[in-house]
Amino acid sequence: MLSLSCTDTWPEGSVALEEEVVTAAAQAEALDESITHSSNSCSSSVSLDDSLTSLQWLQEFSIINASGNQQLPLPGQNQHPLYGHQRLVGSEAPASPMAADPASMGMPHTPGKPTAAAFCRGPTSSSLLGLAAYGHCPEEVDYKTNPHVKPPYSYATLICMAMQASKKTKITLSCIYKWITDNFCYFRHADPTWQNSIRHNLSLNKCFIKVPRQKDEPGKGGFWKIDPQYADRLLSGAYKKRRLPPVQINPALQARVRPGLQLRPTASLPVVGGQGELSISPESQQLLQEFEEATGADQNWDPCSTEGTMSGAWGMGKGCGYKRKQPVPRRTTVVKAPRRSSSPLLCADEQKELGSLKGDFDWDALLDSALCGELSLDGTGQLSPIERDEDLTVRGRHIERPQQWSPLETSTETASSHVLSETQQSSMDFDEETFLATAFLQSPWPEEEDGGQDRRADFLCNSGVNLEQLLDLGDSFSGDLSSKIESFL
DNA sequence: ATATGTTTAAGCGTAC
DNA sequence: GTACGCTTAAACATAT
Repeated sequence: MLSLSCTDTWPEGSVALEEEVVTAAAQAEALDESITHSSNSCSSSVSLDDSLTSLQWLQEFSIINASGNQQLPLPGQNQHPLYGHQRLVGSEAPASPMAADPASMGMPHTPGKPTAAAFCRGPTSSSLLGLAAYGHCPEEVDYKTNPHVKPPYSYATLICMAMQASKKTKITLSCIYKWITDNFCYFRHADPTWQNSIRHNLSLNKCFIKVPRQKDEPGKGGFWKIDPQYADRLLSGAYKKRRLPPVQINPALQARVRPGLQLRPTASLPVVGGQGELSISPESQQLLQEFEEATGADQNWDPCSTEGTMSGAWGMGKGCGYKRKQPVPRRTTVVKAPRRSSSPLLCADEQKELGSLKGDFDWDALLDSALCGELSLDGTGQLSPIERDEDLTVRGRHIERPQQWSPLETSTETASSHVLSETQQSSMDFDEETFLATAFLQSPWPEEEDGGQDRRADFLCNSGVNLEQLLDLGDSFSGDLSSKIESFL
């Protein structure tokens, strides 16, 4: 078993925040009565939570809900579609991965090497069409507890997920390991060679930058972060999606998979703990289809696509390519020159420095407004609630989105420091997906240590909502919200 | 010894 | 067919 320790520090969720989430959840439910929600969102048990089936998670990607910070996943809460839509409330801590690990409860611990693993389309909504396309994906794959199915994410994606979940600008290798093993049961039992692949990815993938440890910093190895240079490049459209091969079930494991798995007439999504199956109403499916069509997702959309979109946000992924295979000369060492950037992945010092630019902006007021659905401008420039339909419009349909943002962008990036280039503008299609695909990339970090300090900033840093987004939101409504907000700065 | 990091090599699938 | 993206394996070096 891995012996991992995080030498980095992590923010910490708090009970208070969790309570806020409950409130926000109730508000979210009130948003859409047409979509059935679990009326028991406060239940500590894993509910089937129709909120997911009803694509509430999709709604949560919307600007308005994103602005309603508490609705977004917080440390200690599993709302990542990867794990279903579990909503933890009160003081209940997220279930221990190991506690929920079937493989830890009598199942064999030898699922084999990653290579032999089964692939399945990810449980994101967009995977639904993938399900339909391939038609042989298990009805529910809970990667957090299912030790047999290899997550359909590339290692680079996993690394990025870990980085995203860490809420830090840099992350240690051991923390990447830990996050992966904590969140993907498969890797807890797989041959540890996957760690080699992780390291290989970090070293070879141009998107990852090594941040050497300070001389006086104890611990092994350095830190890793994402190279914003490639984020920019990707945002300019230099990325491509790639299909995953059809679902492959490891023959060695196939027998252990519940027999009789069938795709239900209504697509299903995994639920944390695998305690239930989620069905999507025809209405929601229609909505989903519209969404996926609008975002370019099609039957080939899969987590790899998500990956591609994440590339845009985080500067990783397939579009980035590896630091490798230059035809000549054979040995080409990529020098990772340290660079100053306005990256979302700023180092602590950089963030601190930029943080001073934040001024006395009233985050609480703004966020409260956002939570109440007020961050919208009507034709007169007055704040007004955003209609639900607007939340789900993409490319002119249903989702209003910021012009340019990355889920990793920090609140410490000032709007003034963010100039939207034309190429970036032209990458809106991509960015939309980036936004949608990464907004749910949240996961608890058991070793978070930040004590919940600067929770607002954390939220703005990590939930996919930041000042820029808010400003851009204002822009997207042709109002003058930007100036209104900037006036606070 | 172990963890971390780099590099090379090969194979496979996909996109062009 | 070729280039690319990704994975896996392995060797090796360095740091703790």
